[in-house]
Formats: sequence, C-alpha cells, structure tokens
Amino acid sequence: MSTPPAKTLAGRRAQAARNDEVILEAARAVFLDDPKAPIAAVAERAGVGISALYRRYAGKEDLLRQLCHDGLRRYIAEAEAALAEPDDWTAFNRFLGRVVDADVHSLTVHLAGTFTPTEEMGRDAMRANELAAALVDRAHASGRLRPDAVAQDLGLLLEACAAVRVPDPERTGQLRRRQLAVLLAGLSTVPDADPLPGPPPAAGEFDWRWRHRA
Amino acid sequence: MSTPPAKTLAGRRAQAARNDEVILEAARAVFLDDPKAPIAAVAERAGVGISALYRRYAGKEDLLRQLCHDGLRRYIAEAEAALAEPDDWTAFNRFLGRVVDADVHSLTVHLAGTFTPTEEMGRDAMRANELAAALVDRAHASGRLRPDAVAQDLGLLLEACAAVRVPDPERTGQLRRRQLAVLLAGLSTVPDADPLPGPPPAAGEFDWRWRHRA
DNA sequence: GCAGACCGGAACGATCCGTTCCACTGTTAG
DNA sequence: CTAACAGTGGAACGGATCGTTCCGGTCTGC
Repeated sequence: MSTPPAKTLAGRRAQAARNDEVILEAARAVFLDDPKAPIAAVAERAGVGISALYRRYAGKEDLLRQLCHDGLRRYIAEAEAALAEPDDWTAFNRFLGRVVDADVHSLTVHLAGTFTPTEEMGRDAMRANELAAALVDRAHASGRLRPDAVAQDLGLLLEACAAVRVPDPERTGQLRRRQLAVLLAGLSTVPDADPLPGPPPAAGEFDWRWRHRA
Repeated sequence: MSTPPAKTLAGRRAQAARNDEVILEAARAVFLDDPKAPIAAVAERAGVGISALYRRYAGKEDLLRQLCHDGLRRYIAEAEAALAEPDDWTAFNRFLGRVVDADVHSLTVHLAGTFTPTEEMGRDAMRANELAAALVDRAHASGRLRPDAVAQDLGLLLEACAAVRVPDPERTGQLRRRQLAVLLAGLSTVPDADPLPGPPPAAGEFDWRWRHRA
C-alpha cells in the first residue's frame, strides 16, 4: 500500500485528490463569474461529473460556504502579511493591492447571503475587521491617510474595485488596479481638501451581508 | 366629451392614466432593488393586477427596455443641464452628483443585457458618451482634473458608486455621496501624484453591455 | 342602459436547477 | 487472483419559479 508507484499522478486515490483542487478551482472561477450559476456549471468547468461534487460537499450551500470561508481566510492572511511590513503606508497600500488582485471581495460579497454562515466564519469576520482596523490605524499614523477616513471605508473601497468588470479577466484586473489607484489618491492627505460628506460608514453597516438576505 | 368632470382624479380614464405612472415608478423601484425580480413583484408593489401591466407593455423585456431607456434619457438630460453651468469644474462635479443621486447608473448597468436594445437607444448611448466627453474636456480645461484621467473613467466611477448598497435606501445615497467625494478627490490634480497605472479604459470597453449577455 | 375599456388574479406551460440514483470502472486488501 | 468498494459519469426526478394567457367582473362614457 501507500503510493505503490511513487509517481504523483497514479491510481484512483491520486486522481480523487487532484479532483479536490480542480473542483474548488472551478467553483471559484464559475461563481466569481456568476454567483447564481448552477452547480452543473461547476462540474462541467472542472471536467468531472456531478457525483464528484456531491461526494465532497453536502450540497450547493456547503460548497458556497467553504468557498466564501476560503476567501475570508485569504483576506486575513493578506492582512497579517501586510502588518509585517515596516512602513505603515506601504503596508496599507500593499494589502489593498493584494486583496484586489486576489478578487477576494467578489467572493465574499456576492456569495454572502446565499448560505447560513458558521460561527467560525463570524469569528473570522471579526478578526478580519480587527486586522483591517489595525492597518487603517497605522495608515493614519503615517500621516498619509486623510484624517476623516475610517476603517469601514475599506469596505466601500473594495466594493468599488470589485464592481469593475469587463469580459476579459486580465483586463478587469488592470482596470481594478486603476480604480484602486484613484481611490487611494482620494483617500490620501492633501492640504486643502474638503471634508468627506455625510456620516462615515459605521461598524455594523456592512455586516448585514453575514446575516439575512430576503 | 373630454374631461366631463374637470377634477383631476375622476373616472376610469384618470385612474388608468395614474396607473401609468404608478407602474413605472414601481417597476423602477423593484428592478433597482433586484434586476431579476419577477414581473408579479412589480404589480404587487404598484398595487395593481398583472393585467394592468400587460395592457401597457408587450412583455417583461418591453418594460425593462423602456425603463432603461428612461435612465439613459435622464443621463443625457443631466449632462445637458450640467453643460449649461458656466464653471467647468462645477459642471463636472454637479453632473456626477446628480447622476449618482438619481441612481441612473444602476438601472443602465444591471438591466442592460436583459433585453435587445433599439436603434434609438444605440443613438442615445452615443450622444450620452459625447456629452460626457465634453464635460470631461471642460474639466480638463479647468485644470482641476488630473491629466491622465480620461472620459471612460466616468464609467468606472459611476459603477463604483452604484456598487455601494445597504438595506436602507437613504443611507445608501449618503454612502454613495461619500464614495463619489473620495473618487473625485482621487481624480483631482495634485502636485506630486503618481500616474494612474495600466492602459486607460478605452472607448468600446463598456459598450459590451449594450450588445450581448450570454 | 349597453358596449367595451380596464382590471384582478387564477391557471398554464415552459424552464431551470438541486439532488438522487444507478450502472460502471479501476484499485486495493487479503 | 478476486471480491469488495471507493470513486465516478450522467440520466432522471421533483420542486420551484416565472412569463404569459385568459376569463369573469366592474365601472365609465356615450
């Protein structure tokens, strides 16, 4: 037993293990393109049958939840990585660039509400918020972030970038980077700027995604 | 004949005429909230039966098209009104504020693709682009708009604002205004700004909405 | 007072999609 | 070598949704 031929792609077991990844990858691509896509589309994209999906996930909701949780974890990982960066403003900058490039936000936002979140997700979401707030604090400390920007503005910013969409995925990435650059410039300190209008976004105002969805 | 009682709200005719508006208003509200809402939802919101809808529109697609065309006309009207403003930068500013407040973009973007556009809409879309380009030109002339911003950036900007969404519509409006303020600050001229990355959005890159939608 | 505009809403038919089920295949344990 | 079986493809099912049609009823305008 145990890897009879040492080759990495032998046997049914290995094939199955590889399918694990293929399916997740396909699901990510498909649901990123259309959050309401049928499950069959995922199977087709992955080049497997529907059974291969149902063997791994209890149902569509289960798959969606896992996918979304992965996105959340990625977000946290990027935040932690950015916090290791010594320069405050660079950390802030780098973090946003990474998150936008990884398209984490689309997953999180467009999929939230299509499943009932686990408690662990709730905890992770809290941690994500804390990390983001820490990055914003440091950005404020650097003096490069305009004083009336708040942590929740990150949500707005990421949503804005995720909204950019053209048929070609690569081009989409470029345009999102452009959008991000504009937004970052808008959030930067300038001498004679008018203050941002209206009450700033509050803490709970974006968590509604993690709860209902009538 | 002709208005036997001079009152504004008498008779079946008047009721019918009023329904015209009520239905359009309901349709706007419903499809703004969910572009894939069933037609029955519009009828319910309007407080009328389904027949009242089908008496006025050949089908769902017809209603959607009309709704979207109205949005386009509103966009054009706002652009023309803004062009009458003497100060270049103020015109640019005012125009965007109005369009964001009127939520024109949501209609246009989320509904496009759900119907086959008429030729007149194609012409109107062209005119809209010309007017927007004129506003951008004037904004450039004022020296307040950063030189590497192009007309197509308006599309990106409006999309970003429309992406902001919370349950309460009024609050949504406030947050969009905030978003707009950040974006405008980002598009404003500042002395030592880094140039915007990547190739700028090109002319045809957003017209794909007006064509297919597999 | 009657023809018909106008309307409400039930009913229909088509479509779509999540899930189940079963036959099949190559693998692995003994 | 072979009997079990994990793993799979994909057809089929049942439920839900939704656009559209249709019919019976009501009130107006002449």
